[in-house]
Amino acid sequence: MTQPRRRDKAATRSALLDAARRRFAQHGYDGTGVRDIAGDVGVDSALVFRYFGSKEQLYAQAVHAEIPAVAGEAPRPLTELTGALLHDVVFADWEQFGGEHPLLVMLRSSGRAAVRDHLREQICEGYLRSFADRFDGDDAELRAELVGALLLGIGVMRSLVGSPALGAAGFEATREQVARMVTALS
Amino acid sequence: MTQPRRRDKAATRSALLDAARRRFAQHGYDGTGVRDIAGDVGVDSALVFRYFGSKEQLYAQAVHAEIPAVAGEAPRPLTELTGALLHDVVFADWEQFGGEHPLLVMLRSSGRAAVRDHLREQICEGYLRSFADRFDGDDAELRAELVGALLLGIGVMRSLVGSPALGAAGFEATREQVARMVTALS
DNA sequence: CTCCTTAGTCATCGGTTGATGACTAAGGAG
DNA sequence: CTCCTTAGTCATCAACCGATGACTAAGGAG
Repeated sequence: MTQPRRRDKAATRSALLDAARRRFAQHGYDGTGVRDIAGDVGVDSALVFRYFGSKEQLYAQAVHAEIPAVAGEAPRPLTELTGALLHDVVFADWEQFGGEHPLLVMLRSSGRAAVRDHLREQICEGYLRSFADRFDGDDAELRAELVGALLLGIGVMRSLVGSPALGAAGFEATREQVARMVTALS
Repeated sequence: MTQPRRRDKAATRSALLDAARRRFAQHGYDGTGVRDIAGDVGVDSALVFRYFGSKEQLYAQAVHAEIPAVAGEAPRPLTELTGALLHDVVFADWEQFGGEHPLLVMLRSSGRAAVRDHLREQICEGYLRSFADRFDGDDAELRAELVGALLLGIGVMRSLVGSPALGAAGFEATREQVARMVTALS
C-alpha cells in the first residue's frame, strides 16, 4: 500500500470502498463488520457513517459495478458472445472485488432479500436479454437462461466450490467445451 | 404444528433441527440467530447449547444430509443419469430444507470457510466422481465438472436468482434441453 | 502568524449475539 | 404419595454490532 496521504477525503473514501468490496466479497454482508473495513484503511469506523450514512448504503455503493455492456455491441454469433462472456464473468480478474466477478460476490451475501433483488435484476436485464435474441422458437428464453446457468455455474464451481478440473483448466479449453454445449441448443 | 408433547427430548431435538434447517436455508448462517431457531420451536435458546453444544455444531448437524447415491447404482447412460440428478437436485422439493436442495442452502452461507469446505467435499466426492466415468479422453474430469456446473447453475438460477423462464419451465422441458447440452460433450 | 474549515478521532449508547450455570418443575419408578 | 432423574427455564455474562454526537487537530487561505 502507498503511504496514506493524510486528510484526503476523496482518497480515504475510495480506499474505504475498496476495502469494503474485498471484505464483502470474501465474508459476505453479515460476516463483515464496519470496524473491519475501517481497520483495513487504518481509519476510525465512525468515518464510514460520515461518508456513507449506513453499512447498507456502503454495501450498495461498493458492489454497484457498471457491468460492461459486452452484449449489445456488434451482432456477434452466439458462440462468440458466450466466449466473451465466459472470459469477462468467469476468467477475468476483478481485482476490485478480490478477484471475483461482482455477481459471484453477491451470491455470497444472498441471504439478504435486497441482495437477491439486485442479483436478479443485473442477471436478467444485463445478460439474459441479449442471449434470447440469438435463439429462435418459442422457448428461446429458456435456452437463453440455460446458457446463463452454465456460465454462472462455472463461476460458482471455480470460485465458491473450488472444483479441481475447472479451477485448473485454462480459458481456451473451457471455452471450447462451452461452445459445444451452447451450439447444441440452437 | 402439532401440540408439542411436553418433555420429549427426542421430539424437541428433532424439531430444533427442522427449524434450524429452514432458518439457515432462508437467511444463511450469519443471518440466523440461535434465539430465532429456539423461538420457532417454542423453547428457550439455552436448550440449543444443551443439545448441540454450539451454533456451529447445530449447523453442521442440520445441513448434514445423506445425499442419495443416485449415481452409483446401475451403469445408466449419461443423459439418463443427468436427468435423474436434475430431478433430485433441482426439481425435487426438499421440504426439510424449506424446499431447496442442501447444496443450494450451503451456497447461501458460503461466506464461511467451513461451509465452503463441506460444499466442495459433497459436490466433488458425491456427484462429480460418477460423471467422469461416463466420459473418455484426458479431459474427462473437465467435462464432468461442466455437467455439474450446468446443474448447479440451473439450481442457482431457479432458487437464488429467480429467473423467469427457468423458474416456470417444467421438469420435462428442462430435462430435454439439458440432455442436448450434455450429449454434445461426449 | 492567525483563523477557520473540515478530515478524522474518541467515548459511548442501546441492542443483539453466542454461551454458561444455577435453578424449576414435569412425570415415571418405587 | 414420595423421590429423583432430567427436560426445560431464567438470569446473566462478555463481546460485538451499527450508529451518534461532541471533540481534536491538520493545513490551506488571508
